[in-house]
Amino acid sequence: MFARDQVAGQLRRRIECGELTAESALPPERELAEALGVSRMTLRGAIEQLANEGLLVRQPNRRTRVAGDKISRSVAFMSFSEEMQTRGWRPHSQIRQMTAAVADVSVAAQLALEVGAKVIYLERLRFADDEPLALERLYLPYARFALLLALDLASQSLYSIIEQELGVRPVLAEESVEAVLLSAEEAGIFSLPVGSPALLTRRVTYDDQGQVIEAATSLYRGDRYRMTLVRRR
Amino acid sequence: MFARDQVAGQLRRRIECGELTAESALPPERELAEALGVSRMTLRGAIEQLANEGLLVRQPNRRTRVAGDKISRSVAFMSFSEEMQTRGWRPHSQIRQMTAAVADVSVAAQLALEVGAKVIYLERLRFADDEPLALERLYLPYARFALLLALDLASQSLYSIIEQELGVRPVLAEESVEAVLLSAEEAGIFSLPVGSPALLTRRVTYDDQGQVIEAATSLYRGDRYRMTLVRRR
DNA sequence: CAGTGGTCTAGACCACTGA
DNA sequence: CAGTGGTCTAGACCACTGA
Repeated sequence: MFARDQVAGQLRRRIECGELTAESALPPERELAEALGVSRMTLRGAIEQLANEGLLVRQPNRRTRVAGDKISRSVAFMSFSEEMQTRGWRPHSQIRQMTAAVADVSVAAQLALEVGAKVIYLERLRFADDEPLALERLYLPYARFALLLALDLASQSLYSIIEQELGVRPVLAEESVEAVLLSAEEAGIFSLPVGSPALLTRRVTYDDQGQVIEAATSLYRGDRYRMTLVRRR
Repeated sequence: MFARDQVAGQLRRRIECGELTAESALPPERELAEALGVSRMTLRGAIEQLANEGLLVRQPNRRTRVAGDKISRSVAFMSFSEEMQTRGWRPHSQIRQMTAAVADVSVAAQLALEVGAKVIYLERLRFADDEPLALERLYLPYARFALLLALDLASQSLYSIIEQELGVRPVLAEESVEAVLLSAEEAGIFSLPVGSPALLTRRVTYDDQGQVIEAATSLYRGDRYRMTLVRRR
């Protein structure tokens, strides 16, 4: 465990339990670093983490403050199940594959694991009102989520399962979106012509501790799906 | 100007001009820092910037490598010009059309105007380093933005113009993203094969008063552009 | 084993704010 | 003016990879 994460965790707890209240200022960095027994640079790393999470607000030449209650919902992030339900569609899933596997270089990098570490591989075809809408492939760290292999994921939301069973809550996702064409195999799965347009999203999801939960790609058919966002600045 | 940004800029240029080619490894951090005349920590700050931009790929105990060729992009909501500049690409525009026009049902609804109200129609081909990357079509209310018709939009950012000239600041955008195929005409504009994949975004942008600034669609070529987001909840 | 990126330290100077 | 966060330095040790 790194000092930076320990310090961030400590500050996070003191904010959540109300010891550091909303809008209150943190002590000066030099004082706080000494009190916590770390260098100022390390403390600043922890503060940056919490600022990125939206818990702290920094201003040059001013003390860093605890953020207000305003939820800065830059881009709301939902599970497939939640998204379909808000759109008024019935979601369900067909599990195409679910196995223990071994992380290659790319998966390991995304999950912050070592190459060769055990992972869970899950491939699901996701339906909206009985029409296949997306092909999802995801990897999770085996050590933390092994229990999923024994559960029924066809009807339940993955996120609600890991929250209920493990108390793990996804709070942040880094996502990229690009346009691609369906390969022959993918086209067959959707019963669409080869070369149909599709949205490919790649996502890495984190819990409130900054731990990676999953690395996932989702391939959405282009003729039925449109992603929507609200962006602020 | 900070040393970190200067170093990041230098590396960015060396990547762009091909001196550091795709998939090639950077020199060891200790060597590179000395060659650039900065401390290793400062160099690492620059490397982190470029990694966040998607230009570099880091792996523990391995040399940092130059990423593949897709332009990947950052968080919140930026103008095309801003986005390209943070990526280290020179943005410019070719104005294909700019006229006063009349709002049809769809445009009127998006701009919160009446059908038949006067609007400005602007069609721009947007370049990153002299390569056409996106075809943008946008509508603005004529009453508020008539002065744009007299200005040079080829080299300046639309957002910076309306902020400087009118004090209007875009702060929120509702956006949708879908995957489409290029039509014959569009493919010709990008010099790509007909049927190439593309990202089509539709955007309505608001100022801090909640007034609509623009309704826009942008067609990004799928082979060179990837949208990235950070989502929270 | 030497090489590598990841982390951390204990300082330093800077620009800016506000009394 | 003292206080503050932002940046930077020149080291250090660590865990890990691969020869």
